[in-house]
Amino acid sequence: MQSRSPVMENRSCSAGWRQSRPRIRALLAAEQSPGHVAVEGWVRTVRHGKGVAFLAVNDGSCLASLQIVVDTAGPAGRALERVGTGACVRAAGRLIVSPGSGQRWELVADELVVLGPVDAAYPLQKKRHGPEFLREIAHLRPRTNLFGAVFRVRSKLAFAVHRFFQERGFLYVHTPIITANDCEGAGEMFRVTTLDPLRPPGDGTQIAWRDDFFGEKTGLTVSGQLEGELFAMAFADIYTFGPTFRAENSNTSRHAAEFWMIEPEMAFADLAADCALAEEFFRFLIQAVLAECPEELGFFEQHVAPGLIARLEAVAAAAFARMSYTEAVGALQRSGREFSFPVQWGGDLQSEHERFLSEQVVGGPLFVTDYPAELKAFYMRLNDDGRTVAAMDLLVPRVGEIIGGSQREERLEVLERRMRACGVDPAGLDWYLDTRRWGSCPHAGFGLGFERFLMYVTGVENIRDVIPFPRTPGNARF
RNA sequence: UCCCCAGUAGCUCAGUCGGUAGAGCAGGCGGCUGUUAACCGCCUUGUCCGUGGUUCGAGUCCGCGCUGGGGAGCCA
Repeated sequence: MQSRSPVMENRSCSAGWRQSRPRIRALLAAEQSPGHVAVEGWVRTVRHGKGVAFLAVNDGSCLASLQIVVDTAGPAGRALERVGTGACVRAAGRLIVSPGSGQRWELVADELVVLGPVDAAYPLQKKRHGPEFLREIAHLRPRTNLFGAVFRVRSKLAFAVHRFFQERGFLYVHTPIITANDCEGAGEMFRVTTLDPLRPPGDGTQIAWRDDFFGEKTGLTVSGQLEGELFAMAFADIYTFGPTFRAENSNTSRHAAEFWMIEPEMAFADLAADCALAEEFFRFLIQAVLAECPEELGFFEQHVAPGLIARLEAVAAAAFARMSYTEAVGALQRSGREFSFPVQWGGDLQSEHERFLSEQVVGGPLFVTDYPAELKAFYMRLNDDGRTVAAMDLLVPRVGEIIGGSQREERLEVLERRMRACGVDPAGLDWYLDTRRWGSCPHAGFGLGFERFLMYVTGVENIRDVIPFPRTPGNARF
């Protein structure tokens, strides 16, 4: 074995970023042996013998680990005593067809370097851990099978989101993270300020926000929709994909204070077109994950959600159901089912109602459209009946509401009337109203919660387990 | 924020009627083996979430608090 200088030791980082470091995913998929290779990764398990030891090394490129075979008496054997579960190692040797069963390829090491040792306190073991425990060590959980699979799927799907819209000519727009709109009714905002909380300017009873950094009260965005609409009325088809913040004190498995939302907006589109886009988008993403992440889905199928793959394939093949709010209320009333909350026209659909509709009545994704105007936000277009708006929610089994959208009210007078009815001061949104004043057009859009989609597609039941470092009430660690 | 449940070794969990704490895994040592969450033997490990109370005696019963989970509301 050749000796290496310290510079050579790190050559994969400094000169030619991957020349000496094939990913384990590529090695395991090799048709023919590439011969002598070096891999770097983290040890999942060690099986010691007298003459030979086996390391399972994972580099995050795929679910499977590469088996490293080490002759305990050979040159690589000296490092073995420092190798435990969790250690970071580099191993070099020949990639050969494994004589053992359980893997096609294995690496017979002639060199083994412990880059980062571990001690007995390393919390991850080769046995299964519960998700609650792993959440407490969110800095280490990406090294597990489950979270490795989740975050590879997350990455693939994030890219697929862009591919979907870019292929269809949508413009990607970065709407502001810091904003002064707090009147969208979407949720409580986090305050953004540089004022000293102990000595704020003002007369002692009111804070003088004009002395704050932006000269007015600002917060983190709860939605990029209003700005997205402005861009749709210039670029026709646009989308946003970015972080969104809600300061709601929500303690559930499907709410986070910081999450990623995708918000397309289309000019010259009505509610039917909006639903059609949502359905095509949803199906595109499911087909993408089926095609690109089969190993990960297999893992979720086996360890997280039996039946997942068949469910996804069915959803990818079938048309989504559509039902107006009025029809949904009728279906619930006819069901004869006892609900803890009564069903009546004009009332909000409760979680139990939504779940019953998507899980029992339809057995899959379901658009509910045309809700009573009093239940929805001011910007949703008033229908001709005068009492419903062109809104839609996409409900899916287990997760619930995953998309919320609407055709927007493009008529200036109607919009102003709706704003006043909803208690929103039109003066604060003069720039938004300007688009209705000059060159207004019919348009529609929706918001998809990216994490909720990940929950649906992975079967993971808690939103905290599909975000790298979740932010929820009382928790901003890491 | 509301309702319900839980908190015991590094992890997963058992602990009877209130009587002074255990198993598997992990870790250590030894053995064996081209192993596959290897296996076999031996060994180590405790603020029983915190706090106050009831009791001769509390992991166990009661109050309060903290943390986590499930559900509800809000919503994506």
